[in-house]
Amino acid sequence: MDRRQQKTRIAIYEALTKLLKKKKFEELTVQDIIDEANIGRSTFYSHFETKDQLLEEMCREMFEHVFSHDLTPESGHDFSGGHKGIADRLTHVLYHIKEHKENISAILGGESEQTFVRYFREFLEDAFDDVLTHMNSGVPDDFRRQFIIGSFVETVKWWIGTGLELVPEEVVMNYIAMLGRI
Amino acid sequence: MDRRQQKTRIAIYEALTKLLKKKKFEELTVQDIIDEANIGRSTFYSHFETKDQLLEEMCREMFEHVFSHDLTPESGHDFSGGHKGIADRLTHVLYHIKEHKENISAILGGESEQTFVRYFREFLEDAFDDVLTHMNSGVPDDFRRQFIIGSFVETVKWWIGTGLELVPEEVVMNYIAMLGRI
DNA sequence: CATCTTATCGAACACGATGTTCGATATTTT
DNA sequence: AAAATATCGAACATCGTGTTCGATAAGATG
Repeated sequence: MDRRQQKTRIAIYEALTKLLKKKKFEELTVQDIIDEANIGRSTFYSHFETKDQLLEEMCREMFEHVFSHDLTPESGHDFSGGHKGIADRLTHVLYHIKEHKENISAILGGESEQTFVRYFREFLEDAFDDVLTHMNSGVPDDFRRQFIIGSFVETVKWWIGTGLELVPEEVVMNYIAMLGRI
Repeated sequence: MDRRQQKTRIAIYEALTKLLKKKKFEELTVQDIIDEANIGRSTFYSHFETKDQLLEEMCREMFEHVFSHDLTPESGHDFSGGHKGIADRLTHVLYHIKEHKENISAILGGESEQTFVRYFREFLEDAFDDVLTHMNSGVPDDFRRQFIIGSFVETVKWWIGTGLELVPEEVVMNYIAMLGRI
């Protein structure tokens, strides 16, 4: 990839990240972004078709960076009771979030949240597919999936809302405490 | 209120409800709405400042209609264990939703969901304030609130997603089954 | 280094949606 | 019947979007 392309792409991402700290995504104009990024109008449009596609791609790339590594169920873990293994992996996810606090909490907060949350759910469904299936608890399968994931997303939103005060372990403990059992 | 005002207001609401079945809210234009409602452009703007305000008010009015009655904790109920009273009241809420299935599922589904969900949460926080406070379960108060309400909203979204197949009692049973205990 | 390639620039443009204005008309209230 | 007010609708200004294109600059290639 041409260096110039990399440069502008980074400039756009950084501009958006910076602007998201002041304004909601929907309130931003393309003009705002290209001014902040200090690039030409047509350049922006040669990289992204629309403003929404920009957010979309930024979220996607962030998820790739943040969660690309080692989130498949690690071998040799305790899945017998289901408890310990899941807790560990959830904790792991939260640590990744904490590391990328800046980018993520910039996106969250507006309604751009939607896009982020969509990717987050997708990721969780994949990453925890194994523990979500094969697990009879007397409720419909799809409901259990949606409930467990939805309430975890809710937990993370709460955590971020508090400014990530608690350590991930505590957060997961709270989550599991509310869920009762997984 | 002048009859003419009532008429146009209803026409607008009905137009929006009808259009929401085909398109997402964000994809609708004011022109679409006033065409469907068969009113003049300036008339629309004499009723609502923006399209968003229309959605806002429609949600508000719907909530007033749907949940205005008898959702305060009824006297003489069993709140000792906490279980039965809450389950009954949640069931009650779901019945109200089912009655207004048409309007609500029209709003849900797009991103207009946001607005609806906001009102729904607000309502739940008020209606269940008593059971949400004074309830020590070893997790932070605000977390417990957000978790219980958030996961109930999630449950309702799932329910609506299935086309309201289950009866409210079953839905609440599932919800409580997942929560373990309240 | 010379040349080819490609990205950026930026002004200009067409387009679509928004929200306002105002005089004419129709309906309701009193 | 008269006064008040809501609707109509065309016209308008404004703003954001996304496109186009020739000129310029920067990078890739040999």
